[in-house]
Amino acid sequence: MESKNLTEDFIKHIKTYVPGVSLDCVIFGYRNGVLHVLLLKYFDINVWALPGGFLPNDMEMKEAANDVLFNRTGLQEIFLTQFQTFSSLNRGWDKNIQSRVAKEKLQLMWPKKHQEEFKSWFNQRFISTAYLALIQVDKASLTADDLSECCEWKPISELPDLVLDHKLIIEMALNYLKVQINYLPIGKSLLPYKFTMLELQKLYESILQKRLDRGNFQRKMLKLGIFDKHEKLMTGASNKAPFLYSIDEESYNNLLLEGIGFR
Amino acid sequence: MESKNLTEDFIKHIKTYVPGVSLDCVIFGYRNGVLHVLLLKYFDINVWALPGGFLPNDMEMKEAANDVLFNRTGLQEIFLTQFQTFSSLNRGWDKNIQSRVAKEKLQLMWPKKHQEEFKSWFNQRFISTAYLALIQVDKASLTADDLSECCEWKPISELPDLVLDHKLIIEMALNYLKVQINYLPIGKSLLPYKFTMLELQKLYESILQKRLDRGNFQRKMLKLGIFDKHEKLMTGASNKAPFLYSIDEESYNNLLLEGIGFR
DNA sequence: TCAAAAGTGTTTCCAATACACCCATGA
DNA sequence: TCATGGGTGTATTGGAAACACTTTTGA
Repeated sequence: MESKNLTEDFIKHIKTYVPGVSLDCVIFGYRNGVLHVLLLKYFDINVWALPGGFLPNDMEMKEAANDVLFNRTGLQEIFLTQFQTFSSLNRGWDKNIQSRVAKEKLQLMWPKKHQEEFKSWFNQRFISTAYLALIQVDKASLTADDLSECCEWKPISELPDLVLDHKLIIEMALNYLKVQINYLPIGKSLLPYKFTMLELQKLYESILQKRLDRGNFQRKMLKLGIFDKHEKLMTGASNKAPFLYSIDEESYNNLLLEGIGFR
Repeated sequence: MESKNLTEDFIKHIKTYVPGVSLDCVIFGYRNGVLHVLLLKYFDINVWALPGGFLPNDMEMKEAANDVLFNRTGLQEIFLTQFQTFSSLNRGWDKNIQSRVAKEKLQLMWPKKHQEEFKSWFNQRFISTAYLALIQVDKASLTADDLSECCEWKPISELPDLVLDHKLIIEMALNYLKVQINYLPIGKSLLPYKFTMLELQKLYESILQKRLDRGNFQRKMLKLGIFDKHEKLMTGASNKAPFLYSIDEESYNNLLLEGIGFR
């Protein structure tokens, strides 16, 4: 799906994809204290979609998800996990107005001579497995795919109109994140290498959707013994400067097996 | 898949199933203090499989899983949840000896005139979504499907040879059960209506794979406030008779939303 | 010297754990 | 009356939570 002329290329290789199967990636990033999700905007219309793709016949699904992630962000070896499969009869392109408009737009982009292929492919019932990825926003260099005008971070509290059931997929991903918070590499994946304890706390708060006590958070985290302490961060503000910390890979991974145990 | 002559019927309706998509049900039951899983044995050979099926074009996947559950056990309105989707390139019928033998057996059962349909169907790459169900063993009346000789409970510690990646699927289901124990209706679904605290404790122990303290378990459970106390169970043994308890539906459901909080 | 935020201390409460003790049951 | 297992009591420990106090920073 990555050539300049996607449609020709896709149609040429249409037989190399598993029919009726797709995958969607909910890629979370954390910026300005707010959780964001990476979305693509279709050409000319104000309808957005999750990055995703189809499954090549000879490829593992997780590998295909990894490719999507790499093509949109340039990042590799990122935390990525399957979290749910969406197969509802109501998720098709004709089930809501945003999807119908997007489908018409896509169809216009398709070469005249391949309209039949378009129809038979997009009228299939699709079973889509959704993946969750956690990345550091400042490391990603975003690239739209050939169906899309642009690729942007959108705060989870202000989602635009989305195709298909992508809104539901994002909601499910958020819930998964919340429930699994103690078993996912939240801090390591979403924050830059060095960060302050307050930044980490804000991240937890934005996922758990509740306030945490500053003092208790700091003590609890530091007692986990997974942090390396660095220099202070001098912001120029007229208050005590916080220390920067980074996460020690090895002890963090060991701890994740048991669960970090934050409630 | 439930007619007397499955193959004819299935072939007749082959166009009504989503190609390349299947579902498997890991149905857990608890008997004699041991967790069991429901398995089907193919005709004439000692190879077993999870109950499963294909997805009718016009049916929700969960509904299809419900049908599988109903057809094998006669039970309806059972706890049932999707937990993972299996799509590996290595899960096909030709990837291990048990599966190859089972496939040959199935092919022999197929009518001569439909061999081509058999091949094109079973040589597809299948994406299978796995469901977890929890049932009360004594309420189920087991029925084999048309591919199988019998349908039996097998203790999870002594699994027979299984087709495809069904062993992996069961392992993943067990892990899901363990991790999610506080958010699944373990007691309500797996035990009979009335049970003793020791029985409940044994169930938890068999899932968590560790011993729990008798006194603490009893107190902790009763403090949850979800049990109705009934008469004592007179076993005839020469010791104090334990009380029987049942679970109050409403307060149990409320509690599950928060998590029962057993570690 | 002041406000603001970081860092640390203190107190209270409750869950988890370990283990002891008494009670009911039928042989 | 005895062995066996059920039910309950108790002491200890440690984490969670609430909040107070001290320190650092730049205006």
